[in-house]
Amino acid sequence: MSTQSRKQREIQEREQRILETAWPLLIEQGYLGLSMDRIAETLQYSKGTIYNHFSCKEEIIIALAIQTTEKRTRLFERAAAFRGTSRERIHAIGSAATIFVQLFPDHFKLEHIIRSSSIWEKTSEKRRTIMRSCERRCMGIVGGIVRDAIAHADLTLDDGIVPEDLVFGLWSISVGAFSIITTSDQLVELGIQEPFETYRQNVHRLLDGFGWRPLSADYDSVAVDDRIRAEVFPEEFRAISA
Amino acid sequence: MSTQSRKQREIQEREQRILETAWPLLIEQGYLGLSMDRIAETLQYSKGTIYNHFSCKEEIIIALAIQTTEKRTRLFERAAAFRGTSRERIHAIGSAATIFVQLFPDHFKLEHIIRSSSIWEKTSEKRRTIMRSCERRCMGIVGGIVRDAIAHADLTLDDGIVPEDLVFGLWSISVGAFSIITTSDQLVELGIQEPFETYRQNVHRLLDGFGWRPLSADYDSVAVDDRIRAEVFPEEFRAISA
Amino acid sequence: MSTQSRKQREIQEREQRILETAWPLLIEQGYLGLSMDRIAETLQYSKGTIYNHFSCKEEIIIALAIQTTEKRTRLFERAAAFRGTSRERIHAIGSAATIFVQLFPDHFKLEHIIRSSSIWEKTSEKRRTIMRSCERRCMGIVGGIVRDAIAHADLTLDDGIVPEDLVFGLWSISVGAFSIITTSDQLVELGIQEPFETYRQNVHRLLDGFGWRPLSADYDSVAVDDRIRAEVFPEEFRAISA
Amino acid sequence: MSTQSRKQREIQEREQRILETAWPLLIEQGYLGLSMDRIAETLQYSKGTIYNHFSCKEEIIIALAIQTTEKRTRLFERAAAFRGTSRERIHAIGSAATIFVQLFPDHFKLEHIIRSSSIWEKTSEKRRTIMRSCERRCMGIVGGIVRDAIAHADLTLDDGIVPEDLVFGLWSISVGAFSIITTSDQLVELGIQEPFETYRQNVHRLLDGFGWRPLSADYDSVAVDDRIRAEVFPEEFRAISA
DNA sequence: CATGAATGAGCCTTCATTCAT
DNA sequence: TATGAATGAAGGCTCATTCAT
Repeated sequence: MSTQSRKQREIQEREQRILETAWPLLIEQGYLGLSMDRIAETLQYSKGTIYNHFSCKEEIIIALAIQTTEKRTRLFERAAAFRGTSRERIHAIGSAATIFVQLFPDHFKLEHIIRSSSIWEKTSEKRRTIMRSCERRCMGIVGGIVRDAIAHADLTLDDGIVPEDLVFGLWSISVGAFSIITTSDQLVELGIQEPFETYRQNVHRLLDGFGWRPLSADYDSVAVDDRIRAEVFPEEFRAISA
Repeated sequence: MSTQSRKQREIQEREQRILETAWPLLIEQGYLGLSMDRIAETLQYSKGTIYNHFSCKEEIIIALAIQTTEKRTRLFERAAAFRGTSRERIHAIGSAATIFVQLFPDHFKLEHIIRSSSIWEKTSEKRRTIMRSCERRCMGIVGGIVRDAIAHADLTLDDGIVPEDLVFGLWSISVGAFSIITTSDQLVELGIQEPFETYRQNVHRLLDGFGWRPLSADYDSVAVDDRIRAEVFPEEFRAISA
Repeated sequence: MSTQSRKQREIQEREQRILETAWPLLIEQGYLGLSMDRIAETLQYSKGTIYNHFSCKEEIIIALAIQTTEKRTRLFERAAAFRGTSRERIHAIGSAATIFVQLFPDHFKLEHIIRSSSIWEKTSEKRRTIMRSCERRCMGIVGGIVRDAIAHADLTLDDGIVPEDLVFGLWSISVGAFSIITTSDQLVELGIQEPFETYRQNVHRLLDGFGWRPLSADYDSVAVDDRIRAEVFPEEFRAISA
Repeated sequence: MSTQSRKQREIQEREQRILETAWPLLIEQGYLGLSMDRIAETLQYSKGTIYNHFSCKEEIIIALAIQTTEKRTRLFERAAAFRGTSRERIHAIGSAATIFVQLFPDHFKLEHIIRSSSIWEKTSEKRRTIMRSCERRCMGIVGGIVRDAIAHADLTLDDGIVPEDLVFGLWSISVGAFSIITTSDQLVELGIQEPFETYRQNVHRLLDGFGWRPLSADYDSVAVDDRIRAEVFPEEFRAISA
């Protein structure tokens, strides 16, 4: 049995190596830039070996998307488990979203590739199911906190404003900032010295704007932020800082 | 002479059709997804004809980038010419940026493609020059308004905050929101019914946050916005609304 | 009529310019290296204009071959008209052959191209006829001198030796030497400082070897050579020396 | 292991077939006439298969050049090892050169193609090295015999005459004769019945002319020639005669 | 299972030739 | 007659995928 599991482990490890090799190819050159030849050559495996793990190129792509999506789900789960008020918990979700964007700034590009090429149809039902369940899980988590906040009267929404607008706001600012940061090569020329700090300020104004109590002026948002970092995502913050 | 100009016009039109055909291929499939074969097949022209217009694939890509970049430059120029306070003029620039993102949500993807593949080197000096001059022009316009605002004491910045942070903020929120809008297919499921409205609210909080007077509470920002729409970008708003 | 002839002259001149442009393309890159596009581009004519002169690529090639072949015929005719003994006249033919090789070292390459590609069949009957008649003329000239020599008893041949062996010898040495000179880039490394002089010596030994009287030892071959240069090919020698 | 070697052998054989197919295309049509498509079509292999053997067209060309150059080197080595006087050994080299020209009359055309197109730069360093070492080896062999001859006082050179002139003479006559033989289709009409015999006579006069003792009149050059044929190149002469 | 040779569709680009103006 | 846009057949090369060993 130890032989079995060793073998299993080796297979897992190789699979991981394949995905790690594929990632930059896909991100930098798009769908057609990912080449089985290049993966095989880089890893010094034969092409047949690659095909023993993934039956086609599209399976590799979807596997990559599953990896990041799963990571995001874990982050959201851990954030939602943070002990505190609903404001603090959505704050933690915001942090999770931020961390996710920072850890995987290219995830959105990957999602776009999947949607724009006709990849989805070529993938196995098994992997498609995993992907969908991850997405549903994330929605459920955020939805749960929102319901909690309303139940605790922390959040009263103006007419026409739904809780998800906040989520969208966080998400939107994060994606936008990081998209520009990764894309533009003239931020410094434009006069942006510390894009991350500007980004953080925007986030706080947005949270207040939705009136989710306590407002950032009424509680030590920085302290909470520090607590979240320290208690929920210590490793991730270390990784990001490095 | 009318014969001449008819032929010329036909050529221009076909060039435009080529670019219009190339655009989605490039955006959806990336650099390697843009194929001269597919363009020719789609337009029912021979490949040779395509090459009579563009000497290589890269020239098509740079021509696309020039088109949107020129459009942006025109929008910025018109916005900067808006008669009003510096707040109103930067507001107009914000509107221009917003319009640009809405009209060409994929422009940033295109810029990324140009930068990540080695396209730049294969293009003609002529087109490279056009591209560069457009970029310089945009920077100069925004820089000019910022200098005006500071000179008129409309803008006083906290320590460590530079005027360009505002530009970055506007830009960031715009790009992010539109990136999500174009990418995600589950916004409605997430509960975002009107993403554009949420996006607009964020923009206003950001402008106030930088303290560029008069604050939105102290002037009728909606009215100004309407004036900008009506006076500066009537056609564009019609196009976006459609 | 002067209008007519001016027009005619212009046409002739353009035809000549086309051929001059085609020559290096054909010699350096072979049949497929000769491109109507490049000719048109180089001369700033439209492709249609080129086709008004030559109905296809092959016609240009054959026209080039006709040009050099006609030049050779003229040289042979002038050599054969040299006043002197048969030895001196064949000497003059040798000089003509030498001059031809020096003036048109690439003629043989051109001939080879014509023979190896299926050019001949695509050319017009008119040009084919010109080509053939030139070749027959050359043969006739040399054959005539040989018959003269035998009639005058200047030449007595051993059994199995035919007069044409001499022609072949001259031709062979000339072609070989010039072929190496144009082809090899390591003659100096091989120790060959003055290939032309070595070549000339070989030629003289060959002529004596065939016993065509008077032998070079019995007459001032250098003086005759000088006379031929001065009286028959003054311009050509100037051109070669330059 | 026999499986291994069988596969290896098959690959070798196919490589050889590719080269054999490429040779006439290259010789008859030049650099641009050699087409991977045509090779693949002729051999009924897919284009990919050809590319598994040779990474580009240029590699095929250089491989062809290496093949003949290596053959020449072997011939020269065997000739230089002939037991006899320096005169006899250079005679053997002459025979080797002759044999080479007869076996590979198109080798010079190939060399010309390599030099006139920009092939050299696209080839692998490995093949370039092989090529260069072959050429150096040939030069060294001939240079060695020349030094021997001078050391043994078999060769005394007039002022201004260097030993290499002889080499050039042999080379020149060989190349020229064979060039004409392969190029011309009217040798018989010109009256040349046995071009090879004429060629041989010229060679002998040249050797004598340089005074390399013993002169051909003083030794039985025909017998030595026969000995070289029989002892050094029996197979080659059989092949040529066939 | 691992290997890597074979396949063939597809990509970018060139070019001889035609033809409407 | 001159022009030059349009055509489409190649050509060099890449790459996902298959399959015999």
